Amino acid sequence: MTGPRYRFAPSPTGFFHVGGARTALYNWALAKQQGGTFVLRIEDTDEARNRPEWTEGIIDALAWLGIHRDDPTFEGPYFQSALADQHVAAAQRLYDRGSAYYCDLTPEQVQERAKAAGKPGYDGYSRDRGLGPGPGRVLRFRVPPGTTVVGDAVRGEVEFANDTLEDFVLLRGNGTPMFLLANVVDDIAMGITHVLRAEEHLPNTPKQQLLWRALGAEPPAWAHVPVLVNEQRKKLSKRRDKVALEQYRAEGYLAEAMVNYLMTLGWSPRGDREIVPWSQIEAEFDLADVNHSPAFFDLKKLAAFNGEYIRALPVDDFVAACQPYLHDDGVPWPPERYRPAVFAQMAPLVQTRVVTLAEVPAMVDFLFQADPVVDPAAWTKAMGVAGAPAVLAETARCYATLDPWSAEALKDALDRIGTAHGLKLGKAQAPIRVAVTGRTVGPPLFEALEVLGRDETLRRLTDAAGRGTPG
RNA sequence: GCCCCCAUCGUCUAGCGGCCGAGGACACCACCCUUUCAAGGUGGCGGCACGGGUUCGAAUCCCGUUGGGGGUGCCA
Repeated sequence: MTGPRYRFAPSPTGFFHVGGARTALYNWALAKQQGGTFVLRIEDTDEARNRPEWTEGIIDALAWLGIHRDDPTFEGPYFQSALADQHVAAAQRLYDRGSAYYCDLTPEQVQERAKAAGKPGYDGYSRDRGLGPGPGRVLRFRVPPGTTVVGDAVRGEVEFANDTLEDFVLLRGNGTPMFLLANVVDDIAMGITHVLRAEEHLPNTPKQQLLWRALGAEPPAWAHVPVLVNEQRKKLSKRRDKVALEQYRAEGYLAEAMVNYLMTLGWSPRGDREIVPWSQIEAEFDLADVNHSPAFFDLKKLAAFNGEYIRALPVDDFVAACQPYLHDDGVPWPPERYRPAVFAQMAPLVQTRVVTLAEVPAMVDFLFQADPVVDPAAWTKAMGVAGAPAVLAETARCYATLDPWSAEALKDALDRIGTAHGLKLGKAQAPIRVAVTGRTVGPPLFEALEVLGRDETLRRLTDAAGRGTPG
């Protein structure tokens, strides 16, 4: 096996974090670019948190991002739990060599000692007590004296004085392995050469590097990319922030837009463009160019990217992408009234007016509803204009015999009627729009009327005229 | 507290000692276009955290201050 081996090692939590998505993408871009391998490993050490369907969710989310398991670059998924024996065996080896020792202090006792000593963390109490294994005893790593230098592809060399690294736990009191150990054993077993992850892992790195060496392996190349933060500049959290990739997907963010946006958080392509195809990102991405400070995950900018991507879609693709949103259970019209041809005609006009696909139904709902849902405020506003009721009535009469029934003719006719009442087209169209669509804003009116048809248009205009003016 | 990381417009960034009187994008504002709303076009607002060095020359290098962030579990 030649070529670098990158890995993405999420723990299954029930949803896919956007920060994880970015990390996965970075790993993927590099693996592809360098003819290497992208290893997916599910870190299911903490059995209580693990559910099988969550793994499917991870694979699904990755596929949506363009990281497909059937791509030759992709390897896995592996499961950390499957290597549990190796974790314990490695711990045993460390113990046999004197690189680890058992300790019978409970977490409470450790805390008490720390408090008494005025220094936080474990104080190495059992280092030389020569304890053997036993129930409730944890196995701790014996951190050697000296300094550990972590070579990081984005930060350079980071030094840690070993005496600031406490003797961390390898095996819990019940004998199960901890993250730090399992993670390293797996990486060694899988021949990982490059560990690229979020910055929150940087403080773990000297410990893991020590473990690699203690286990007789040469540490990988490390890279720690800055975390994504919210408007408060805090790490994105599940509780306060919208972090589930699945949610963005459901709201109609395009995968390409999400991928492009995520890749440009902390990194930028050459030149003054940021909307660039994946092929270019894959070719140009370089860890040396990744920013060192946390990046704000800006919904507004994501939305802007998404709008760009939606508008760039060929109309047919746009129509296809809209389908799930037009046939959803929550659609605001009786499903049997939906007309694909009507939507297809309106599609190009809708395309420039939405930022996410989820906004599409609300743009065209009036075309498929039995009656428009009239917004009272909109009605009052449009009909309150002097001459509006008259324009509405006259337009209804005029449209009854209009020939041909085309957007152009509809517009010209209304323009004439409006002018007769001293109203410019912008004002004159308002009452018609509210009467037919229920709102003051929406896709271009005359095009909508054309596809709605004469009968339905007249029915709605007459209904509205009968409703009278706002009191 | 201790360890580590970081610091260019509100935000994402370009910049890697002279090309910077700091460029682009999002957001915001104005105007144009216009059947509403968008889209599009044009223009505008707005920044090198601060203080010391180094240098002929610093946004770029060094130190300090301040300010942010991450970590500090028998979580991952």
